[in-house]
Amino acid sequence: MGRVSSFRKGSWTEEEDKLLRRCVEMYGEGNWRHIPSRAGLNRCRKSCRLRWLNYLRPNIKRGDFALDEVDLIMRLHRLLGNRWTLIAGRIPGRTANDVKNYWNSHLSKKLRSEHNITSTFTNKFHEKTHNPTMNSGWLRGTSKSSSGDQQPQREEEEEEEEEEEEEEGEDETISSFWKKLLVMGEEMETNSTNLRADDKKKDNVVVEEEDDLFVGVDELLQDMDMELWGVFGGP
DNA sequence: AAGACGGTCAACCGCTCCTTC
DNA sequence: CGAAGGAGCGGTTGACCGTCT
Repeated sequence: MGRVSSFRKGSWTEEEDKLLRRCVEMYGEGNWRHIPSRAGLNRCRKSCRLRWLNYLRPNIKRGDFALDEVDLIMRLHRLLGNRWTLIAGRIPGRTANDVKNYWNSHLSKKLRSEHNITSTFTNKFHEKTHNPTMNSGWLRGTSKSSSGDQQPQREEEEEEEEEEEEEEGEDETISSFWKKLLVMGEEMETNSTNLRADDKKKDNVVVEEEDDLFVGVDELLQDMDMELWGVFGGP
C-alpha cells in the first residue's frame, strides 16, 4: 500500500537523543513499537532501536579499535563470516555496526591484499568460510528451516567435500578441522542466544558474562588457530 | 585556493527469523 | 500447522570530512 512514510529520517538531533534516552531509561529496552510514541518522537521503531543500540546505549566504546580487538575480529570473521552481531557480541563495548564498518573500511582491504599472496589452499579455505549457504543457514541452529533437516544435508555436503578433498590428495586434518568448526559455531550460537535473552533483562550482567565468554572463545580460537596454521602450513 | 577523490560512519532498507494466535 | 506481525540482521547508501593534485 504505497503510503509514503511520515516518519522523520536522517541524522538525529540532540533533542531527539535526549527524548529517546529518557524513554528507554524509563521503560527499558524492548517494545520498540511503543518507544516512538512514548518518547514523543516522530521516528519509526527501527530508527529508534538502531540509534539506541549503536549510539546511545551505555558502555559503548568509541574511537579506534585496539590491536587485540582487531585481532579478535579477524579471527571471528574467519570463523563466522559476516555475522556481525555475533562478532560484536564477543567484543565488549562495540556494536555490530561499528564492527561491520571497521571491517569494510579497514580489514577487508587488508585481507584482500594478504589474500593475493597466499596459497591456493588458503583461497579454498576462504571460499568455504564465506560460502553464502554457510553464512545464511548453517549456524542458525534455532531457525525453523535449519534446525532439523538442514543439518544432515549440510553434513552430506561436507562429506562430499571431504571426499573431493581426499581425492585431491589433501590430508584428513582438513575434515576434522571443519567438523570442529561446525561444532564450535553451534556452541557459540547457543551461547549468543542465551546472552541475547539475558541482554533484555540486565545490561551490566551481560558485560560480565561476555567478558567470561570472551576469554573462553579466545582460548578456543587459539586451539583452532593451531590447527588452522597446521593446515595452512604456517608457523 | 579549489575541485576531485577517497575514506569513514550513521542511518536506511529489505529481508529473514521468531513469536504469537 | 499456517498466517501475521514484530524484532533483528546484514547490505547498502549518502553525507561529511580529510587529503591530494
